[in-house]
Amino acid sequence: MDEEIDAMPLKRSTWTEDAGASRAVALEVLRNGPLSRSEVARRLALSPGSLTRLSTPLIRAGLLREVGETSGGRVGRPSQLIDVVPNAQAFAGLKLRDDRVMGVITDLRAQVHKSAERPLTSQEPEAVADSIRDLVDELGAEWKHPTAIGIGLGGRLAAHRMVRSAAFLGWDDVPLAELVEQRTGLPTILENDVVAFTEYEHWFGAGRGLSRFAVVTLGAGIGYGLVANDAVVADEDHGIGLVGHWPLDPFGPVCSEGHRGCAKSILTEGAIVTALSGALGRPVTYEEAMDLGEAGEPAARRVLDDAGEGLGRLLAAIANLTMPECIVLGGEGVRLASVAREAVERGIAKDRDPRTRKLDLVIRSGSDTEWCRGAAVLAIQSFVLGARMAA
Amino acid sequence: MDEEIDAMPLKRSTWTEDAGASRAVALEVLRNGPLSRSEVARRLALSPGSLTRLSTPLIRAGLLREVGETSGGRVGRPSQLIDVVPNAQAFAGLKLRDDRVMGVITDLRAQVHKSAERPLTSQEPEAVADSIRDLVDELGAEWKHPTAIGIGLGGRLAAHRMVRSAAFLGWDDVPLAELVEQRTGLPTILENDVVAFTEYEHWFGAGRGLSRFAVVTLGAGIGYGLVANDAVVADEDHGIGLVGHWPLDPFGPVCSEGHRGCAKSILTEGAIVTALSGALGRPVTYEEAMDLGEAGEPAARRVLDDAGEGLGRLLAAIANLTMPECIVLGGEGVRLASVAREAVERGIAKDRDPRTRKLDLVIRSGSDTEWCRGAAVLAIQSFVLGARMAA
DNA sequence: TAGATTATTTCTACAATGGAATTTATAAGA
DNA sequence: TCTTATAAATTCCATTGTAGAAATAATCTA
Repeated sequence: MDEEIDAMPLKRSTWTEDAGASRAVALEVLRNGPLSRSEVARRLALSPGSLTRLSTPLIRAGLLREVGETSGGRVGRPSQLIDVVPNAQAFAGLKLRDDRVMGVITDLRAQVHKSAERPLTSQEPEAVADSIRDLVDELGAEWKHPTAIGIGLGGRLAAHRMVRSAAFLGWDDVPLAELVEQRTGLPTILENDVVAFTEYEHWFGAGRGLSRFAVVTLGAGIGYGLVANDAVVADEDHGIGLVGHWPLDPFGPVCSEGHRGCAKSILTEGAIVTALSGALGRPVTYEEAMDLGEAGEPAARRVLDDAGEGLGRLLAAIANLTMPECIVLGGEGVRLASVAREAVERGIAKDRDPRTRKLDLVIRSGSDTEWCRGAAVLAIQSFVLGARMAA
Repeated sequence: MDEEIDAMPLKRSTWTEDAGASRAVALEVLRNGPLSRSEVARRLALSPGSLTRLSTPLIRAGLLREVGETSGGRVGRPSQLIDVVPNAQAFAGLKLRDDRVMGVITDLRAQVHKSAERPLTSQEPEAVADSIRDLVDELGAEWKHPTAIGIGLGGRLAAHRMVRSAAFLGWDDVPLAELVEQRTGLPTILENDVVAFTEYEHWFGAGRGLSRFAVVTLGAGIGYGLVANDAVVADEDHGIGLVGHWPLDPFGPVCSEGHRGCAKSILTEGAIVTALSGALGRPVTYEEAMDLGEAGEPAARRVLDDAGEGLGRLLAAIANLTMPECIVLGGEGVRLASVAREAVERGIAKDRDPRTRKLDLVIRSGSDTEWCRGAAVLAIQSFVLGARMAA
């Protein structure tokens, strides 16, 4: 029972003490930007009187504030917009890789204020937790000390606290959240990196206000996330390659596990680099492959168009089975989707009934901070929703 | 504005007049069988006192009743089980085909009490509505007159009232619900047949209590339904062949729309009959094909195993993208899944990561009344949920 | 400037809830 | 058989959250 490490006392705070209508008002304003009281009342099916009663204490507590009024145009008294005070709290969002940990510090709306990273000198859990503490300290000193920490990583997790398995670190059953909490004294939430990215899009990104959308990330592997009926769909299988070996091209190359033309053998950075390096007879980087493709170099064009079409077929499959209102594309390798946009559309058309609604694609920048921002959203959610995350 | 037909006055009644906690209690008991008051209190997070307050009027109104007590074994006062009075109301569920309309009359739990069918002498909307009225009258006379009518059909619908398009009847924009309401005086709900089947499984079948599951139906076409986060996922694209042309076998036969080895060209009754008739040099029926396969006839075995493997790959795709806790297989052609069960499992294994949870399959009988029961659930839902269906 | 329109606040009556105390019905053990 | 422990269900009351009406505020329009 006695701790080896001098664990810092864990600081837990909650946003609203009330978990009922008061929190619902605060959440609605947090997620849907500045809103008038009457608009919030409409959305939550509350009376105008109730809205005054609920919003006043939130404003007095410094959680919300009035930020001006609607630019008229309509008859009647203009409405006062209320909004959260985003800088009241800071959150740390980290992404763990095999060789480094990257992090950002954000406000309550997951806007990034600073970012930084540290190399990992060792993959030992304790050493990694030390690096995380140092990174969080650095980020906190640069802007504001965070209220909570979210950590995203590619792997399977248990109860937001335990790394069940993470092949890229060689980890099994590592209590990472606890290690970090001991060192920082801050509540820490773990989540699969793709799920975290999906939560960002859900709360503050392209999926805001949508009841259904999907996320696909490109990079070293293929990631997949789903929101349906206004909540993320995830189970313990998340973090296993659910779509990594998706069959796309019966005549494609063979992947490491013997699948011919699976997503991994066509869409990943490694697959594209390998294919183009082989074709050109010299090693090329991923960025170089993209540049060549954009410039119209024939071999690159062919490799990227094949990949793009494969991506399109994967997107069509997702659209057919989950009926999303939108698909968000992200990840370090997402440039493929822009460079081979036409091939992507061609691939979608191949497997999708022409009578269906056109598929709405949103392409993100692919920067590393997007992963971190996703992790920060987890921290934000654990703070504003209180114990509901505990499961 | 004046009606040609002497429309019967529409009888609308609701289950509980209260839409709040009182209805939640009634719904919980309806969907989850006999429950003790304390169990309901736990599930709905209500105090025991509230449960007494809420259940007493429901019992006095004849909606619920006490049905005995739990067989002890535990210390303490035994709990009184309360249950709905299922025979208090009857519902008609119909399935519309190109040549006939089939129907059942059920109780509040979608238990079938009688079934019947009528041939369609004409596909004119008015004539079809007449046949529906006659069938509902017949069913009502045989057991109890229904409170509401649910109609399932393969097509795209609008607002549960209008057939937007149904190719098998050559219909576009037919106000079928209105036509039936004019003739019967009963509230009428339309729904896509696969969605209706999915709702049955969701409320009273294998999906009861699950937050995620999928449904696949086999027959003249391939149907697909999805429940995620405890609600059916459906949009206006439902009723279009979302999975009908799913690519399964790059070396398979070509379907009517030029796809090689798509689901339609491999899994449908027509595809199997065609493939086996060709192989044997004589016409065979679907049932005959199944019998031959079961008996081990080599050509039939091969055709069915190929189809079974294709089905397995489709199921793997669904499982990978929607992470269901269970997949329900139904439809007239569902016998394929039993006869070629091993091939199905083989197909699943091909496209699914071996580390994932084993996929739980539920195989339904494939009888016609299953479609009708699904439609009845729509009627039940519209009754017990009140106006919430109106959307 | 008066009237229309919409937002917000104030005030009050009402309804729903939790919680504590009580009653009821069983099993387990003396 | 009697007592005790346990759990279900009921009763009752204090509290709270809510709607609803009326009042007030701030704009546009005629």
